Amino acid sequence: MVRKPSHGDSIKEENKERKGLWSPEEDERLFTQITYHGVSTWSSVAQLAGLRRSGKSCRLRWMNYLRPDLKKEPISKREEEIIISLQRSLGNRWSTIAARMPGRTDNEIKNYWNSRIRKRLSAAAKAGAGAGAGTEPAPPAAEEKVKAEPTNATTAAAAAPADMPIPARFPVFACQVFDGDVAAAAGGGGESTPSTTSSTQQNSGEESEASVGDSDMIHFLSFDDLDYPADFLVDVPGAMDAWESELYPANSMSSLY
DNA sequence: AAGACACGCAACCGCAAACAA
DNA sequence: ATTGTTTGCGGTTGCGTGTCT
Repeated sequence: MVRKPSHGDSIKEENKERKGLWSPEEDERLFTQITYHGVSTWSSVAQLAGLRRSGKSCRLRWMNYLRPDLKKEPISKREEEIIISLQRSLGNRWSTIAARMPGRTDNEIKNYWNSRIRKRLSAAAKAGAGAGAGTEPAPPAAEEKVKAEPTNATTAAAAAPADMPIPARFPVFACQVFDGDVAAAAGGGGESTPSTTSSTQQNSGEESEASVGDSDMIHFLSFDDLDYPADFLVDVPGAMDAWESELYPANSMSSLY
């Protein structure tokens, strides 16, 4: 259900800032500008591209629509499970959730949640009222307004030279923790089923290992390789810090391009 | 056929954090 | 320390399209 663009529906004056839907010409200009010259500041992007748009609007358009790494297909069942799971543990921190879902935007996830999942879950909760077993997502544990730490994508983008095209969003990985304190901290409790967590990593498709602490070993797998229900997703901050520092040594962006 | 309604998506708004001058 | 600017985020709104009556 994509509405047809009614271009320039709110142009007030010829030299006033433009609002409303983006025309294909505007998209083309913005895409070309960013692809070939990168982003220094978004307001300069708007200027250099000859767009009568705010920098904010340009950023939004790029992030939500023009970025080449965005998935065009509808959100899958599997992705929906991941969204539900992450929302349960993170609350409405859509950008954090999106950072863990390659090719998906915070806006897309937020829309999907508001228009489908939330409705469905509350309907299910009503239908199953009394049956307990909270189908309705528990009030997010992270309900308190904790500002999300910068994601890999944002830190990487911030570190990138201005004339460099914005890197693709990093694919999501899940990891399986074997033994040690990390598994305990993750609530996995050292059972035979590895606990899983998620983070981001660039070189998708590869299975790899990263050491956490002295004795904990983590297997990193793409979500496609993961057979456990999304309910098992948990965060293991220490583990991911170790992984990220290994992947992205300071001042080195070479692995991202 | 036409109007009412529901739905989904794109984009805007306001706020706060980060940063620079 | 202060002020101004930019960026990023979550909430909300507007509107096109599909479905129902």
